[in-house]
Amino acid sequence: MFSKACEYGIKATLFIAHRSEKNQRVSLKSITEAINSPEAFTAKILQKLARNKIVHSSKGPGGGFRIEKDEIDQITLSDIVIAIDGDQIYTSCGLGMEECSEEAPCPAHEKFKPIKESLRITLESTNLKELMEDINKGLTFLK
Amino acid sequence: MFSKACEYGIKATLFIAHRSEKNQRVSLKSITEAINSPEAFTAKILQKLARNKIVHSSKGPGGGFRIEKDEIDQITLSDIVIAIDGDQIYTSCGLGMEECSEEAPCPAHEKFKPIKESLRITLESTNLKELMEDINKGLTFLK
DNA sequence: CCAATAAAGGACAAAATTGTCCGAATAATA
DNA sequence: TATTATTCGGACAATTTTGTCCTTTATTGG
Repeated sequence: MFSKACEYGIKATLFIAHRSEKNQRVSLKSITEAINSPEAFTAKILQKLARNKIVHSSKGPGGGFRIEKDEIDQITLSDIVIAIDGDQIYTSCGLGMEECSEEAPCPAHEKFKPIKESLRITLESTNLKELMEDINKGLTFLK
Repeated sequence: MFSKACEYGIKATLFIAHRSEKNQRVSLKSITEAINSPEAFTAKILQKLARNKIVHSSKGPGGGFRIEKDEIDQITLSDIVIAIDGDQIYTSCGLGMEECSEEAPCPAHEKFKPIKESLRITLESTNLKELMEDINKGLTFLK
């Protein structure tokens, strides 16, 4: 469904949010340990998220990543996916046709439409806070 | 959503079904022209579909691909996707976690579940025949 | 049997994605 | 100011996916 980059990005963001709520910055290393991801690759993804202002980074000793506390319930899965993979997940044709549109649809267009729509709604309506709560309760896991 | 291989596979199968209904075999070349796909790559995909008995192939002059007429309404999008990409689209974790399960789910597990389920239902309940009908009516397009 | 036609399939090539390495930039602190 | 910790970012490498080429195999018809 998503690229590896996106998967790591979502998990990393969740972990950062989790710690940010306790006013802690997190280092790249602690992120990759928490989510079990390759370090340098994860660094690239975090750079992208930082450029998109989803996470905030600071260099130097004691530095690392964090998310503004009051943004944790504002950031959605959709924000992360779009920052990393772009919006093709919403816009691209299910059968890969360049010119697929309502006027000249691919054979599966109407079949895929409700699925893509419910995916969009789910991603846009799911924020970091609610996902974090289940992590805090030990109901869900990052690795 | 799907791999390129899968996208070509679905379109190729639809085109073959379309012609098979008129009792015509179709050559690789005519398929790639109809669906606008790379010839040799499409050949590999058709080989896979043939090994999975979704299409039937014959060599030599007048040869080509066809689908049994009475199977056109039995073959589903799910059959094609599974033949080409396997069943990971149903089974794999949305966040790429190896050990994601009901007992130890990833943070997005419950969010993705209904989407994956509706995708499964859609793919399993959509057969070639109904998709072909819209192609025949000029309502949908293969390229 | 021979020639022509078409798919099968192995080997290779290109492109995209994923992943690594390492020096530069930046910030804290002693 | 020197040292250390940390992200940034460029260059590269490995892997996977996509795509190509060419020989072999099978089938048909003359």
